[in-house]
Amino acid sequence: MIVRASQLFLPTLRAAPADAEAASHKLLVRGGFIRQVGAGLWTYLPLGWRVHQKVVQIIREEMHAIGAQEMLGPVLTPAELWETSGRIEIPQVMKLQDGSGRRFVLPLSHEETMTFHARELQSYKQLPQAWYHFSTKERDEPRPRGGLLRVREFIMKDSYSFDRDEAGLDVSFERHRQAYERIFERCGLQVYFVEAESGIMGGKESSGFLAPTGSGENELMRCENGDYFADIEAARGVPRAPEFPDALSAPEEVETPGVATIDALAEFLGIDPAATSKAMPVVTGDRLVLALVRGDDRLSEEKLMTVFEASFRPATEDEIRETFGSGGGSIGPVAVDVEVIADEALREGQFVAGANRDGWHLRGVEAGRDYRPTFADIRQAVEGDVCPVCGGRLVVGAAVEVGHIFKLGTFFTDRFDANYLDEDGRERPIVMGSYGIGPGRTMAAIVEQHHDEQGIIWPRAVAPYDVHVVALPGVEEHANAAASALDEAGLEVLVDDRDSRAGEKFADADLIGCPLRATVGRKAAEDGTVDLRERTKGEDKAVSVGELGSTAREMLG
RNA sequence: CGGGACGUGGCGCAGCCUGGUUAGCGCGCUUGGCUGGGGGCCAAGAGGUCGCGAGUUCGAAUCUCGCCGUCCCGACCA
Repeated sequence: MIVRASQLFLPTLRAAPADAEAASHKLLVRGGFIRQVGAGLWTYLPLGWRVHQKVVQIIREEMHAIGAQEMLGPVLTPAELWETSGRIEIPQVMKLQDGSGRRFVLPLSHEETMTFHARELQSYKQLPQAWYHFSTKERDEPRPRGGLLRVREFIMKDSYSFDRDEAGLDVSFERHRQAYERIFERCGLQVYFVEAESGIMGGKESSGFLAPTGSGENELMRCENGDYFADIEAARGVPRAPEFPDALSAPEEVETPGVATIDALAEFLGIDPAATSKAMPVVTGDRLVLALVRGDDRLSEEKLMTVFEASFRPATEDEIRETFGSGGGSIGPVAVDVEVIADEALREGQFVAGANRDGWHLRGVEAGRDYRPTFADIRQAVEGDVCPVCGGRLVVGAAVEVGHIFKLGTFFTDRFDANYLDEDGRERPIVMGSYGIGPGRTMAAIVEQHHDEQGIIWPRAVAPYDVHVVALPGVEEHANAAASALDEAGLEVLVDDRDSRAGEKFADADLIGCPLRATVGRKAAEDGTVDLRERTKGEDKAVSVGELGSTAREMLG
């Protein structure tokens, strides 16, 4: 296949958009791959769509390889489906009405639609099933950013598995995990499979594929020794040990006038902030719960939501006073009738805590002896924590979530009455998993990982073309001959036959980032050779037109 | 949703504070010429309801109010 740049809509730009931050945003716009239509709304131009479709095809092949069946659901769905699942309450859901007032939802994923169809699965003999589609998703993102990294509309490959039980789900889940690993591998994308926090929806297990990048929405926590990876929201870092003062046989009140913050408290008492505790009263449902973390830690809202399997809000000043008898800066877990969830870091040792008396604290407070908490990991991990696997140091870096897979269990099938009959004629709920991957985001992540100062360096599997032929003026016939030779060797060829200067063409070729460049110039007319160069290398290799096809194929590997 | 900024030919910007002829500049584009292996040069052109709507004024890109849009920080995030 040969495509001529003179006839292509390929608007390259010399300068990146002023507001672009991320490398992928700048380069994809400059290279003429994508253009913005509105906030978080993008058009894929011809080159960008080619790349997108290559990623799509890789995904399709790997889905096929695990026996998943491709289909296609609608982008307009009745609001009733979303009322059944309850997800209509999610703020990001896009809602609209038709001319006669019927209410619809533009799906952010298709669990409802697919579960709706799963009601036609009636017997254990029909299970397991795995269905998938590529379809447009809409999300009312409060703040799109970073080009394709975070958008309001995008194409997602989402698949759904339907099994008779948890054991079957485990198998489907593992198949998808492996398929995803192969997909990213084929795309040349480095990813880590990490635990993610499932949050409000209370899925049993939720895992993400994070691609480490220069900029991204997520934070990847990893051990310097390379044996632990996690999304920071779910990371189980071990905090450093505090320097405790001498232990006390019972808590002792100490007057702390005007001390409202942990730093002020630690300084006033002359102790390590890590030897204090921080009390955060929250309300979930109709319960008031005291969440307790170490003074130098931050509460992880996601982890706490997972503990509650529900969202929560901070308690109001009135609720605090009613329960604790003192203001927000002086409350603690001792001698008060309240449910306490304490972070694991508070299990051992004695800490300073609020005395539930304005202007006073308690020192020597010990969990188990002075109050009876439920322990849970509810602290936000931070860089410098100790690796839970090997004891090494944990570091944090930006990452893009390119895939997310869930064990949903019967969350949706219960609500939709999607049941089947087992061998004994008993009705059971279908057990479900869902698996999402964003080709556009994957494409952006590839650019984040594969570029230099000049432009993109596409891995061959996703490159818009295999070879970029730079045709210099006056040698049109030679350029055509070279392009034909490459085409006949089965390669995809982009010929820059525009009437531009050499420098401009080279700069565009570097920017666009095809893996091979063939320069056809004066030498072609003189001795019949073309200069081949890999995008990753700075050297030309003179090749005769006769050997062009085979040499190019070799260099592409 | 809270805070901040911006909106002027296709792109990037100046002009606005201190209202006043035909609203400028760079890139790109068109035509002609010189060039021709890393964004070259000369000349002549085309292209703008100054985001939208009200208002103030003899007069508004410029001042006031409202709306819309976009971006940044935060909150949020199946």
